[in-house]
Amino acid sequence: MSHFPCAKEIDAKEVLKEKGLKSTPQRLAVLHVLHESTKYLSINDILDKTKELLPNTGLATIYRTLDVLAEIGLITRVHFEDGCHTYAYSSDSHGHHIVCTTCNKIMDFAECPFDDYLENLSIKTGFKIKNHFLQLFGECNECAGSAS
Amino acid sequence: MSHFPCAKEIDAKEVLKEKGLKSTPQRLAVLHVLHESTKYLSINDILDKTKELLPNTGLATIYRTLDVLAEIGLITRVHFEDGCHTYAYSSDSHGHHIVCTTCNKIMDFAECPFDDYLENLSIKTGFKIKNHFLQLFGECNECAGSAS
DNA sequence: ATTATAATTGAGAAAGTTTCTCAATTGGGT
DNA sequence: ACCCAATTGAGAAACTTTCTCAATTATAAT
Ligand SMILES: [Zn+2]
Ligand SMILES: [Zn+2]
Ligand SMILES: [Zn+2]
Ligand SMILES: [Zn+2]
Repeated sequence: MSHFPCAKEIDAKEVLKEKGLKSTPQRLAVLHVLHESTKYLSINDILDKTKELLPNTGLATIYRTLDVLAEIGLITRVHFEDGCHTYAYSSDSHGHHIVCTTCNKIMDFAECPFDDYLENLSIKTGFKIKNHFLQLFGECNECAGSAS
Repeated sequence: MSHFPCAKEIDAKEVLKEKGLKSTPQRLAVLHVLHESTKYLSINDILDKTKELLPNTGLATIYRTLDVLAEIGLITRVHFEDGCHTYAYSSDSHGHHIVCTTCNKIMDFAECPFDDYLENLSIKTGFKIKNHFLQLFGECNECAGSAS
């Protein structure tokens, strides 16, 4: 468990302040938990890890906090093909995720392949594309290496 | 309500047979409902529309059927940024979806922009990328036109 | 066409997940 | 230090998904 709060959480205080939201220990702790983790965390995982920092944290607060943090762009919702709905830290506001289906590791990557592509698709489909959601699934180098 | 069963549902019978699964009226009806709809349908929407064809259909059957149809690639799970977990018809086994955030229309498109891109990212991240999940959100031409 | 068999279904119970309510607490401005 | 609106914890309520099991049914073999 690294230093708490770290630089990222200090940034978060600024963002929360800008939005007129309070920097509560719960919000910083949840953010810290997600920031520290490179793996998929279920809601209960997040609750448990948050409780290690703040033992009285309630489940409703986790839900509310995840909503708030996603709203202001500090985290991004992660969907899984099956059994979705959790969050992972997002180092960039335009962050996509790549997920290891063996060990559940998550890596986020900021570069986005769509800048040209979307223009064309927009013309073809008639949709004015405003947002996109991309996730890659695969096997990380550790898992690929250790596999028989 | 178009002709039922249509060509797609007849194809589906073949696919089900190949996999050793029965072509039940429920499975064909759910597929028909999704095939016919261009919009996001909630589980209950799917149940309601299926009941118009087969009044006794149970909710558990909807869940089971959606799993089966997704498993064999006839439909694709659709995630929404908020409140996810439903399905839409997929005309191609490698189908991505584009969703109108105003009217909930869904259009699927088979072309995929990743063929070159993934090779590079694979090298950079060390992930062996096996699958990807992409959805675009925007506004369809009708909605964009009627907006004030 | 009849029969046999395993797969599938409907109904409701059970389990699991998310949201709501409200009194108590607390962060942050003054 | 004080105030007040925002936030929280706890549990209830609402909602969603899965499970169970007896009854039904699609398919293949006769
Ligand atoms: Zn992108
Ligand atoms: Zn989802
Ligand atoms: Zn794709
Ligand atoms: Zn592709």
